[in-house]
Amino acid sequence: MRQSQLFYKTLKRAPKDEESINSQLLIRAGFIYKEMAGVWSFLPLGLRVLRKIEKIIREEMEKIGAQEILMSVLQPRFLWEETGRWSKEIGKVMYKTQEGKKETGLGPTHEEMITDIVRKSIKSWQDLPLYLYQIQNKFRKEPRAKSGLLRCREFGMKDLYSFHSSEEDFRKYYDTVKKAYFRIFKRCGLDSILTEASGAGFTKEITHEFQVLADGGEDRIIYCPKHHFSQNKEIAKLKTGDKCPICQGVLKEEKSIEAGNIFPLETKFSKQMSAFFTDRDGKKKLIVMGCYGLGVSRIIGVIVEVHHDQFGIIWPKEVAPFQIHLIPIELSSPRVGKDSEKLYRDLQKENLEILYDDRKNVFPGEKLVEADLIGLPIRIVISERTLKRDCVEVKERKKKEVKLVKRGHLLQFLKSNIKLNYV
RNA sequence: CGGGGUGUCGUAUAACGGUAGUAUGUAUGCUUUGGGAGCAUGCGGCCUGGGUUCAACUCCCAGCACCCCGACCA
Repeated sequence: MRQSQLFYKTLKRAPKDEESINSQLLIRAGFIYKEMAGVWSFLPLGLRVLRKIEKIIREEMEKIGAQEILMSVLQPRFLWEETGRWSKEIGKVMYKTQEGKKETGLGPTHEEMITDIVRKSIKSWQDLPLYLYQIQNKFRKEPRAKSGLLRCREFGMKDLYSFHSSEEDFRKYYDTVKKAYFRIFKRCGLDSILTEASGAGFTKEITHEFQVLADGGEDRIIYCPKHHFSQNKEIAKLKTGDKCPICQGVLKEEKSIEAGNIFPLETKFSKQMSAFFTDRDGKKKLIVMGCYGLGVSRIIGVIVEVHHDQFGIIWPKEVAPFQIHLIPIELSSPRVGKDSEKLYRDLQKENLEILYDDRKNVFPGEKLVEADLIGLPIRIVISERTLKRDCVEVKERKKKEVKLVKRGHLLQFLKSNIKLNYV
């Protein structure tokens, strides 16, 4: 992508009302645009990140046998009356609308809808297990939207629902999803801590949250530094200084952000909504369910909260909008212009994603400062100075040192030293 | 939803009961190319409504918006 064509605009200063790190940097770097409190539009750079995260999620969902569907955002009141949630619990935060006598709401979650779909097609134990997920914007009337992408009224979510013929089968899959979630967060550059939390109206048992340590977070967890143990402070019986029940390590309390959560729904919804199957013993039984949420747009905010410095964002390579920022300096020099164009084409042939700062009449300082703000993993500078030595300069955003690399060795260098993901 | 705060060019800010200034941005020209470059000229603004007043961007009231704290958060 030629930067001269990219729709983006950086700001030297963040709007004064933005206090969270993620919103400040994402706005300043031109990734997102604020429509209103808790509602954001994604600009080209931001959307690329969103799509990268969705891609990771789809790959990991596929690995655990989940099939993608897309349910409607508009949901009818009568389904929500079956569970009594139309005006209780999460129904309270639903955006509702009315046409004549017909009432509908924008989906804040989809347990009712998925259970309705599944109960009509699942008849036999042979139809189970079944794993369905979707990636979709959810709507919730948050009493207090805040912290950039961390708490929104409209936000991207991946919600997975699993259906089983037995508790054991469900538990097995619950663990499978846990592992998949760890992989997803890791690929997003996040170290997540499996944390016990309250049943939140779904179950009397504990549920599990995937918490990421961050000062900008609104949750607090009591956790073992080796991650053997972690509890949301809401339910924690242990406290800072106590010993980890597993490894005896000293527990700590820290702020964190909930990036995902998984719930054993058991038969709560299948009971309320009459979702049965016929088991091999010929008896009609309730379907055992689990649901598993992941805040797709929130993850972007979390990544920025965790990966940044005073100059800007530091994208983990797998979610970066582009992998390489190619920056010619002294572009008015015919030699730099010609050689950088060629390098741009050569790198593209390698299926690398390049943001090529082909802007003329832009000073080096401005290009470099913007590059740090946008935060692509690899910066390659080509200039008269480097060309004199038949080199380009390679710098990783997360590192300080700058390496001069012979042009002929560049591809090899990128492959062996940086291990870029080819697209 | 309770409490607090803030609304001035796109962004960040200043001042003032009587002509609204600066920086940045942006446009044009010249000069310039390794950490948001220089000079010149131009563009661009007082959240909305009511009240007080000869006169309101300024004071008062209401509304709206945004931010912060709390409550809430499958």
